[in-house]
Amino acid sequence: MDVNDTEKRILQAAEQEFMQKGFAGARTTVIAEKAGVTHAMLHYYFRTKEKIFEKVISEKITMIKEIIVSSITEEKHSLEEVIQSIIDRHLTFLSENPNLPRFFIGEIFSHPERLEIVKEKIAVFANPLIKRLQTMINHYASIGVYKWVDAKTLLLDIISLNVFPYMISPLVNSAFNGMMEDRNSFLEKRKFENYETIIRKLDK
Amino acid sequence: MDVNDTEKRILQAAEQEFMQKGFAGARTTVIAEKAGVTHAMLHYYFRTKEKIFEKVISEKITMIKEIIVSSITEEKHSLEEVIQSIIDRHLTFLSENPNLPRFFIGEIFSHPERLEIVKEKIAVFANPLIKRLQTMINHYASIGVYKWVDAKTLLLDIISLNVFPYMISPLVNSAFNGMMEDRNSFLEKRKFENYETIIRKLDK
DNA sequence: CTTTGCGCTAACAAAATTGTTAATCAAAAT
DNA sequence: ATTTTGATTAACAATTTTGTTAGCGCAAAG
Repeated sequence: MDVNDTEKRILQAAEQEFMQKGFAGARTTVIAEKAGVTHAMLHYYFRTKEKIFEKVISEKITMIKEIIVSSITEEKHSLEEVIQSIIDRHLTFLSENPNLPRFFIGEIFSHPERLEIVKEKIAVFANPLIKRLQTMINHYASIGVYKWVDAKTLLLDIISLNVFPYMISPLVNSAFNGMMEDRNSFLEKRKFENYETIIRKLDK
Repeated sequence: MDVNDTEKRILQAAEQEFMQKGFAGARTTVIAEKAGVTHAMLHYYFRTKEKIFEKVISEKITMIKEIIVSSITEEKHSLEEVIQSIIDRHLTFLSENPNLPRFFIGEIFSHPERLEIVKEKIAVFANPLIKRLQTMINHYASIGVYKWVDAKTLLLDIISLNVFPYMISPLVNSAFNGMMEDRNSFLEKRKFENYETIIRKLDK
C-alpha cells in the first residue's frame, strides 16, 4: 500500500520460499518473482540471501518468544491449570503455524553455527518456565497430591505430543486416514488428549 | 578392499552428505571427495545426483520396513508386552539412527512428489501393526481390563514420545542441560518412561 | 523549471554446480 | 604379447544462481 510495501512483500515471499524449501533450496529469483520485483531488489534492500534468511528467522524467534512468555505471565493458577494453559497455548500456536517446527528442525538444528545463536535466545525464555513448573511440582509432591516428576522431562513430553503430529501431518492425513482432515476438531481433540496423557503421568 | 568398493564408498559418502545437508544442500563434488574419487564417478555409477539420492532413500526405507515388520512377527504376547516391545525396538532403532527422522521429515514430508511414493510403501507395513494393536485393545477393553483407545492415536503418541527428543537432540543437550549426554542411559530412561506414560493412558 | 534522490530494472559478471566426453591406466582375457 | 574391458581422471561445457552496476523515471524539494 504505502510507499515501502516492497520490502514487506519481499520478506513475505522470502518467508514462504524459505519455509517451503529451506535455505539451500530457496532461490532468490523465485522470491523476487513472488514479490513482483527483480531479484536485484533483494540486494538493494538486504544485500544477501543470507541476510534475508536471518531476518526471517529473527521474526520467527520473536513469535516463539511471545508464546513462551505468555505461558509464564499468569501467576495465579493451580498446577493443572498451568499445564492446561501451556498445552492449549502451544497447540493453538502450532495450529496457526503448522510448518514452523519442520522449518526450525530442518534449518536450525542441523546447522551447528546457526544453532548456537538460537539456543541461547530460546533458553532465556524457556528456563523460567521450567523453573516455575518444577517449583509447583515440588510443592504438590510434598503435599502428597501428585507424584514427583522432573519438570524438564514433563515439558519434553508435552512438546513431543504437541509438536510431532504437526511435523508429520502430510503422513498423518493419509496413513492415519483423515485424522487431521478437520484442523479445528483435531486441535480440540489433541488439547484434551494430551492434557489427559500428561496429568495421568502425575497420578500416584 | 574388493574390486568394487568404490560404488559402496560413494553411497556411504552420499548418505552422510544427504543426511547432513539435505538434497538441495548436498554437493556432488563433496560426496566425491569424501569417497576419494572424482565427481565424474558419480555419473559413471549413478548418472545423476537425483538417482543417488533415490538409492539412499530406498535403503533407508528398507531399514524402516524391517523395524516395523519385526514388531509384528511375534504373535504370542500380551498387550503390555506388545507395547513394551514396540517402544523398545523403536527407541533402540532411533538410538542407532538418530538423524533419520530429521532427514525424512525435512526431505520427504516437505516434497509432495517424493512423499507420495514413500507414503504407500510405509503404509503397507504400518497398517498391519495398527490392526493388530487395535484388535488386542478391543479384546482387553471388552474384558474390562483396560480402557478402550484408538490404536492409531496410541501409536501416534508412542512415536511422538519416542522420536521427538531425537529430532531436537542438539537442543535437548544444552537447554535441557546434559539430558542426553550419555546415549545409553538416556535410551534406557526413555524406554521406561514412555512405556509408563502409554500404559497409564490405558488405565481405567 | 530544474535538480536531487530514491526505487527500480535490465543487462552483465562471477562463481558454483552438475553433467559430459575423450583419453589413460591397469588388469584380465585371448 | 596383444587385445579388450572396465574403472578412473582431467578437462571441458552448460546451466543455474547469486551478486553487481549503470542508468532510467518519477516524485518531492528547491
